[in-house]
Amino acid sequence: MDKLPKNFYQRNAVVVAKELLGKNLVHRVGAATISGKIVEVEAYVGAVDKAAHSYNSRRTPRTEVMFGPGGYAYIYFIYGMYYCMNVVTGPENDGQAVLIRALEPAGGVDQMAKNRFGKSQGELTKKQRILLTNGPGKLCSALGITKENYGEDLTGDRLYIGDDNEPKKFQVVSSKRINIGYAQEAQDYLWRFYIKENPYISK
DNA sequence: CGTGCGATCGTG
DNA sequence: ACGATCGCACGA
Repeated sequence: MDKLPKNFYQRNAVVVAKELLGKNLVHRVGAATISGKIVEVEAYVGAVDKAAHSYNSRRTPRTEVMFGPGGYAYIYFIYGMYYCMNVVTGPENDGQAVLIRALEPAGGVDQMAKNRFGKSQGELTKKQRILLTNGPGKLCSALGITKENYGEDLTGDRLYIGDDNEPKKFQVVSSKRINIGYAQEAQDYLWRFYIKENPYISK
């Protein structure tokens, strides 16, 4: 599986977001390798995007990595209990990123089941298998992604995205982004993308 | 230093 | 529909 290189990420967030669909997010932690196919993403295009944490070039310790070059992980803690993972995109100082919103489990499913429900893969109901990674907080929990991964180099060996080079035979659906009611006109932009009819799309 | 709230999720 | 739960961003 080819690891996506820096120049893949150092482009516009909307372009990168669409191309991330069908790619494999991989987290190596301890002896485990946990991975899933990216099936849903949202683009945050940077300082001009009212929905983005980097809006108006808001530079804080939290958003700092967004203003670096593309190809690094932006992890944030939300609602006092969940982590969400973004891929920083674009050139330096733009503040662009793509939020990973849902995965289809691929490798290390037993570890995912333990991380999410404290049980083994074999004990999962069919519904629970869907619930492993069908949301941005859930997938971080399943893959064991935390603030420890903040700023991590996505061309490294711990947290990266790979392309299996299989032909991509799916349709991409565009829609409004989720839960950004504070973003005024930006909430209507069609910057959420997902694989049509994939069962692991968030609700 | 005080406070209001969030790119969510699970339960009722 | 609502509560959990806490770090962050911002204003005083």
